Amino acid sequence: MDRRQRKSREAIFKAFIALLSKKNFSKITVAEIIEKADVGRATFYAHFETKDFLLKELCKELFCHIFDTLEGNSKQHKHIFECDTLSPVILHLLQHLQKNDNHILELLACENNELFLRYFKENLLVLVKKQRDLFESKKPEIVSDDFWFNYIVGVLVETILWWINGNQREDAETIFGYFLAVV
Amino acid sequence: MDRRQRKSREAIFKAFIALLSKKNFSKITVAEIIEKADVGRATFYAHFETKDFLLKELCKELFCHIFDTLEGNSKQHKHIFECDTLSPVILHLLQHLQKNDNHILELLACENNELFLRYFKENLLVLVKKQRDLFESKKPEIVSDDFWFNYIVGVLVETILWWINGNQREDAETIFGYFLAVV
DNA sequence: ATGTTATTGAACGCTTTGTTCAATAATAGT
DNA sequence: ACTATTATTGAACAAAGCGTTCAATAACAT
Repeated sequence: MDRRQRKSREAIFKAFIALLSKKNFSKITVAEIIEKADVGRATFYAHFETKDFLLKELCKELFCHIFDTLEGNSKQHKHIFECDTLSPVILHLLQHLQKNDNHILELLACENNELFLRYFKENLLVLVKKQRDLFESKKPEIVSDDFWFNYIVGVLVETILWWINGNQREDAETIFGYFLAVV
Repeated sequence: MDRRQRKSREAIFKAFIALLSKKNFSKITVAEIIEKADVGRATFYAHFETKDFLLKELCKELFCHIFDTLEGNSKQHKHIFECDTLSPVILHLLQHLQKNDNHILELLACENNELFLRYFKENLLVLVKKQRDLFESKKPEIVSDDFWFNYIVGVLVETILWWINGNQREDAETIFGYFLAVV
């Protein structure tokens, strides 16, 4: 990809993230974004059809990265791939978040978090379903599989949100302990 | 309140709800609302400062009603007030939802649900904290009170969302059973 | 060095917003 | 029934934001 394209694209993303953590998505104007990113108006529209598409691209970028590494498609995290239990994967996810890769934390904590939670949950559900055997033992008999997986994901996300909104006084291991304690 | 005011206000709310269940909040224009409500533009702005305020007022209206009745401030639901356990209150909440009072279900299921979930959770948290004793017995020792209450509310909301999005094939009692099974 | 591709900024038409105002209609109090 | 009050209306308005266009310029690849 052309260096100019990369630069523009990154500048726009960066400006967008900065704005998202400060104000509501619907209040952010294209004018603000391009001013902060220091690119021309036409450039913005050359990269992204609309503001909504920018958001979708950002989501893809953020979550593809984090879930790819979690599933071991990255060289840095090969060891996770070798794990045969879900728990270490989740713990690693929490540790990732603690390091605040890609500003994903700010985005999950800010008032726009619904925008990202949807993607986050979708990806988590896939992750959990891949490892379904691990949680099935704890499943109460009366609830359906579908309900059970949604429950797991729901608790995980709620746990993470509680953690973030409390300014992360606890470390990833503690939070992981909380998660296990309730599930 | 002036009958004219009431009529206009209701017409606007009704039109707004209908639109919300069909398209995203951000895509709804004031022009659409007043056309559907069949009121003048100036009337709309006489009632609501902006579209955002309309949304807030709607939330208030919806949740004040449902939580007031749940806490027994309404004559129809005096019996709930007499309950000394949280469980019946939650079961009643679910039954309320099943009857789909105030279109609250459509709104919790539609793509705008984040707008309502926030209020819903806030109110639920108050409800749960009022009855804190009932759940404290099941609380694992290592987790904090604050985390625990958030967990309860989170599970309840996730359960309800799962229920709604599956088109409510199950009845309120079954769902309540699911909730108890996992908590 | 040359052809290709991205950026730029200004200008444009269009939609939406929120306000204003005077005319009209509905309401409440007496 | 009369009157004063209050709500509704529709049209018109400025301001802001959107998304597009275009020709000039700069950066890139080979």
